[in-house]
Amino acid sequence: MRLATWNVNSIRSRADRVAAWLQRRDLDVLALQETKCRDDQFPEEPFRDLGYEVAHVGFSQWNGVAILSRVGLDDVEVGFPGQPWWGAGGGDAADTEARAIGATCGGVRVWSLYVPNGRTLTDPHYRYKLDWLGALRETAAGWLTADPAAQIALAGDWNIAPQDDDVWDMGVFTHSTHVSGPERAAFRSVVEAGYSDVVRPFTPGPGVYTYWDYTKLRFPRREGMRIDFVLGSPALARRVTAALIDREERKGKGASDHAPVAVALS
DNA sequence: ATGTCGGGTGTTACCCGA
Repeated sequence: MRLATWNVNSIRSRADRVAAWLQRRDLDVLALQETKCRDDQFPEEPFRDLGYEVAHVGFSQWNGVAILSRVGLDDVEVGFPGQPWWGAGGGDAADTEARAIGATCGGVRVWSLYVPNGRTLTDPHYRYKLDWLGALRETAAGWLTADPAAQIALAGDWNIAPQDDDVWDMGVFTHSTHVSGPERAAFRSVVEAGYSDVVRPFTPGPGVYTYWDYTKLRFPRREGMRIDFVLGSPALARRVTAALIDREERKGKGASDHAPVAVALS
């Protein structure tokens, strides 16, 4: 089974590109982030034509997560238990953020996660990011307590660079989100709960990234960040036989600012 | 000049988020 995650930065502007990549890489399951549309706007046809089922949640033009699968798509869950909701309490759907969707695909519990950006270290969104990650850690730890043999993939855009080598120049990131101590501690706590980065062993750094800002010629200058991860439960991690970051998909006109990250399971 | 993209709208000029 082949599983991947990709922050596509609008599925409407990139559906054909994503469908072509699914075919080229022979993927069974794809977790998408930043679909940037409501459910009724999601272009399902190109994926259904290829044999994929689609589960999506999107409340507005922001955020939005989905799972595409051709090996079953069962027990779809919007949001994980305990997930904080930005804008909750008095807000309407337009200011609620769609950031997590789960489904069981071919025996694997797959979560497509779009961790809050945080914006700046002093923005309320930063506190929300840390709370969101703390709640994820608690819930995900509980899944393993309930079933230590569970096959779980926490896949998505984590908006955290866990190591200094995961950015091209730490000097650029002083007083920035994505590399701060609390964010890195939050990421580490999920790892310590039993979920390991199953991609890094196959894609060692330095200089290996999954995201390059559209501005400042970051991609041609090879100035990126490794912020997209597949964290696997112990039972899932044991099945991983290969992984790759498809840098080719960041090239050319019409590319997302993120590259897809793919994992092969035995 | 963020050497840029997406989305949106009180739309053909700006706004927001990343």
